[in-house]
Amino acid sequence: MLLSKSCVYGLRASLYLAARNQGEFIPIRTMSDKLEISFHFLTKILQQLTAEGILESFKGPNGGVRLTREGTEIQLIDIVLAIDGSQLLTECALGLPGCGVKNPCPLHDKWAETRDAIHEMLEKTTLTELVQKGKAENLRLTTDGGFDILFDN
Amino acid sequence: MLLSKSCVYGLRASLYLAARNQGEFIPIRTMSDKLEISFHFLTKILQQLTAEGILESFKGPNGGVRLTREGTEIQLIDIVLAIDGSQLLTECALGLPGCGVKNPCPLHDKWAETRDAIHEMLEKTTLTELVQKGKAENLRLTTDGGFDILFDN
DNA sequence: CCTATTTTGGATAAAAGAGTCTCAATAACT
DNA sequence: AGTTATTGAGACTCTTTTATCCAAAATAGG
Repeated sequence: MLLSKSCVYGLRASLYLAARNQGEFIPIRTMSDKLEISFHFLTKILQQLTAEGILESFKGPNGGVRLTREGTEIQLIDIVLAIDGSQLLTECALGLPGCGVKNPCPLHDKWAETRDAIHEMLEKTTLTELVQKGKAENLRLTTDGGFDILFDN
Repeated sequence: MLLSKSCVYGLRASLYLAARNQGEFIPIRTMSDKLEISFHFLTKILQQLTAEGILESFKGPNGGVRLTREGTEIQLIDIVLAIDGSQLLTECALGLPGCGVKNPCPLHDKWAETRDAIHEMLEKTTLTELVQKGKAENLRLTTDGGFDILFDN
């Protein structure tokens, strides 16, 4: 798997937040219901994003979480790095420690190229971009929930 | 992680075999020593590759394993599919089941592109290609073992 | 001040991946 | 035939990831 499950959940939740970004705090319970993710598990993941400064939270009634920046200012890579770390973008395809231009494995060059493609994709894609696309074409954010049904209430 | 540890070990072992491909059977113990991989664990992995027809094995003294085809005829993708399956090349980046052209997630298009790049890299790279490169430049197949020191005995 | 709502943080449990161990089966050599 | 070298197969353990649960802290509203 490219991204851990935690990371995927973090991305989906971030897209959710970006999609209804009115500066309001959204309860995690609402998100976990809508996105069909275990509440407790999602809570843990969002705590990481909060710790990394991607989200901010507010306790108590009317509390919840929200993005600290505009969705246009948040790239997928920010969330991936916050949850999965930089392994994916630095690791050797053959698992050799310290593989790099200086002391490469035979696959290094080819893998570095591919890895850069992944990096670039994650770095150039913003939450807002995906939200706009998702809303325009009513794409899915859950097994059977399109953007339209996720935010009505 | 892109590839599982099993898969990485399988790739390293396959490269080892391709590098000394004289049609001889190589004992797994030799490979596990040279490649610094747990013997029992490597055994399991190579059993998978044998079951998938990528290797053939021979029991008893002078036994071991060898590639069933020439290294020029074995692509990295063959080994990845045999060990990790096709998940990497089919799965949705947001983990949604059945994500595809028909019922996509907002990230589908971009991810499909990147995924194809990975696929292509794995599909176009043969064992022999990497072995030649590895031998020519004495690259690493283990933490500190170059191609030159791995095959002398 | 009290209660309800919500995040925080830690403990625990279940599932998957990684790694180890043992014994059986096969084959070569003496 | 017996001994040794090797793969095959299954059980088992350890670690990491995924998931669940519970009590504590914060906050709004009555």
